[in-house]
Amino acid sequence: MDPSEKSGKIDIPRKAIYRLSIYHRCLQKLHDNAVETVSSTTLARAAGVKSSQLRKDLAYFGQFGTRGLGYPVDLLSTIIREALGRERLQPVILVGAGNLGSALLHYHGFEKEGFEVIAAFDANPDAARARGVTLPVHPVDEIDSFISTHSVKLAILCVPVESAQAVVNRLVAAGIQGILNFSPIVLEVPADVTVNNVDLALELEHLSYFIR
Amino acid sequence: MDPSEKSGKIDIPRKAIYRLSIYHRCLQKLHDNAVETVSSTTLARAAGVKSSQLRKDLAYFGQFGTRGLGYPVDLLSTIIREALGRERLQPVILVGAGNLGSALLHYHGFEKEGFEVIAAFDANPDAARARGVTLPVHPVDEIDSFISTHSVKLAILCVPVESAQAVVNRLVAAGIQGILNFSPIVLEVPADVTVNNVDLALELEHLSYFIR
DNA sequence: AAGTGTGAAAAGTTTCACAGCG
DNA sequence: CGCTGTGAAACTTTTCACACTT
Repeated sequence: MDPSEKSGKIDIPRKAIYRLSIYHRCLQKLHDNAVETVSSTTLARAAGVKSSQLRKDLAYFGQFGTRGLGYPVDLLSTIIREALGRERLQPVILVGAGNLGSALLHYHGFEKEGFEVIAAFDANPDAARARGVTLPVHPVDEIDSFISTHSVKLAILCVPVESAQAVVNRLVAAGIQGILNFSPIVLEVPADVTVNNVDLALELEHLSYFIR
Repeated sequence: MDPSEKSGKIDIPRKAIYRLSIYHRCLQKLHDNAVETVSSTTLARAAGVKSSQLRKDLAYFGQFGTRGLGYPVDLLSTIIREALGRERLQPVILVGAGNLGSALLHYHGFEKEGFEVIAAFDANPDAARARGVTLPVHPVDEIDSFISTHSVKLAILCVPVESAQAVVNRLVAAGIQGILNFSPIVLEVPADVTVNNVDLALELEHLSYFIR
C-alpha cells in the first residue's frame, strides 16, 4: 500500500489518515461506554500510538481539546468522521465475485463499518450466484452505466490479475475515484484516482522476513 | 499496518522489505519470459517505484549489478528470496475459519505464492467444515500441541475481535512468531513477535478520504 | 554509452519538551 | 495541577546527482 501523491485536501500525512480511522473506532467504543471525555494519553494507548502523535494528528484539523481535561468524545468522533468524508453512507461496488470476491461479500466487515456494497459484477454472474452471492450480480459490461446511474465512487476489485488493468481502465473511465485492489499487480491510474492495494501474499512474505 | 521495531536483521527500512517482495514477483515474470538481465530502470518501472529507490533497496544486501548492463535476473531473484527467508516452504496455520477465514482458505493466493496452509483451527470445527473447508479443521485447544509438533511459525488470524487477543496470547505462548491479523484491533505481543494488520474496513475508509 | 553504487540533500514523519490554558 | 497545542529536534525514508565501472 502506498497511494502516490493526491490532493484535494492538503498537507496531512498519509499515515495520519490511517490513524484517524483507528481513533474513530476507539472513540465509538468509548461512546458506547458512555464516556464523555478522553485524554490524549488514554486514547493514544487504546489506538497503539504515542500521545504526542495523537495530538499532532488531531491538530491538523483544528483545536477541540480542553486543556487540563481532554477531548469531548462525541465531538471528536464527528470531526474525524467529517474529515474522512464519512458523514454520509458511501455506496461501493465489488468487481469480480470469484473465490475471494464472493468471500468478501459474505464477510460483512465493510457493512459493519458503515459502507454499503450495493452491487457485484462478474464476467459470469451465474457462477457467482451459484457461489451463494445474494447481492445482485451484474455482467461486467453493465458496470459503466451502473456507476453513472448510482454515482458510485468506490470499488473493491477482486478480478484475476490478467484482467485487472483492463477492468480498472473501465472503472476509471466510468468515474470511479477510489479502488481497493486485491490483485497482486501494480495498477496504472490517473493521478486523481486513489488505489489501495491489499496484497495478502505480500503481507505473509513480509512476516516471513521477521521470523528468525 | 505498522509493526513496531523488531530486529534479528538490521538496518533495512520496513517498507523496503515490502518492496523486495514486489521486485521478486517482477523478477519471476522476467524469468518466465527468459529474460536474463534487467536494469534498475526497467525493473523499477514494473514494480512502480523510482529506479534510485530500487538501487538503494538492493544495496542493503550487497552489490550484484554490472555497471552498464544491469542485474542478472536469476541471481537477484535468489538473493531476494534468501533475504526474505523464503528459501524453503513455510508452513502456516489459519485460526478462525468463520466467514472470512474459510473464504481465505478457498482463495488460493497464499499457495500460489509458495506458502502452505497446513491446518485450520476453529472454536466450532464442524461449523467450519460445513462451510466447505476441506483442510483439516481442529478445535482451538489443540493449537498449542499442533504448533510445537509441526514447528509452525506463521499464523493467519481471522477470529472475532472479542477473542482475538486471547487467541494471540495462546499462539505466542506456543511459539508463533508472525501473525497476519484480520481483526480490527490493536494486538499486544512481545517484541519478538511480528504482527501485520490487514484491516479491510480501514482501507476503505482511507480511500473515502481521497475521493472528493 | 549505459547503468550501477553511493554520499549528500530533500522530504516526510515522529518524538520531545514545554509554554500556556482551563 | 493536568493536559492540550505546538515549535523545534530527531529520526526515517526518498530522491538527486554524479563518480565510476564494464
